[in-house]
Amino acid sequence: MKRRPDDPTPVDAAPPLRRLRRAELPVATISLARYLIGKILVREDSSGRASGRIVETEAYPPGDASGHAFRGPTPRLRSLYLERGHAYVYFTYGSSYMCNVTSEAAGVGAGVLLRALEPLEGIPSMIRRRGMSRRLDLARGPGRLAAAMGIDRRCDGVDLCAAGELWLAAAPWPRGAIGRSVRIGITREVDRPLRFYERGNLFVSGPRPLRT
DNA sequence: TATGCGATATTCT
DNA sequence: GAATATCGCATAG
Repeated sequence: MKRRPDDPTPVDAAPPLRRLRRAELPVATISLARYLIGKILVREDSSGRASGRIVETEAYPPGDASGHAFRGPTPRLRSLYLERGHAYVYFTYGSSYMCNVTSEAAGVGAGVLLRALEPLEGIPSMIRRRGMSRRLDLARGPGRLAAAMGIDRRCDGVDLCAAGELWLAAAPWPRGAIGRSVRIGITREVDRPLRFYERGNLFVSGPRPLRT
């Protein structure tokens, strides 16, 4: 299957999905953030399957002052310290869940924030969960992504490389060029270019200059 | 299109 | 009591 990054039309037939094995995931946080662009996030629950293509990520590597684990482990951060390929989900701003993919070795608190998806399957259920139907905005931004996929604290700690309610799949078609920028919405280490996205993809969040 | 602001829950100081 | 890896609405241009 071939597809342009700026094509907003729905994909007719769901592409076959192959689950990613942990061994395929880069260990290093920044490598993983780049690697995940173009891969698929799959959600399966009682309402069926929803999936989306990852088009934007941010790396929060070990020692980064804006990373949650910077001040050491706390109970809430437990899953952030899991072996790579697990979900770290937390709630913030009184309104939004954030979904991260853990990175590095077990015992190291680091991860990759999933910031935006290009919706593929289960779009009606995403619309239902989001309470709006503009396809471009369904999963554009980390809080929206979690809402569209029905991700909440119950997903915290889930193994994304195993069959279950939430998992990762290989890219169904070649991705476009990857862009790189500073991260969005942080107050420390603001100059590190640790945000990655598919260039020109209309489902990427952030101001225009950060999408080209 | 761009910017500003309030809402709201949880965690850590 | 402060801060927060945000969102959606309001208002202005």
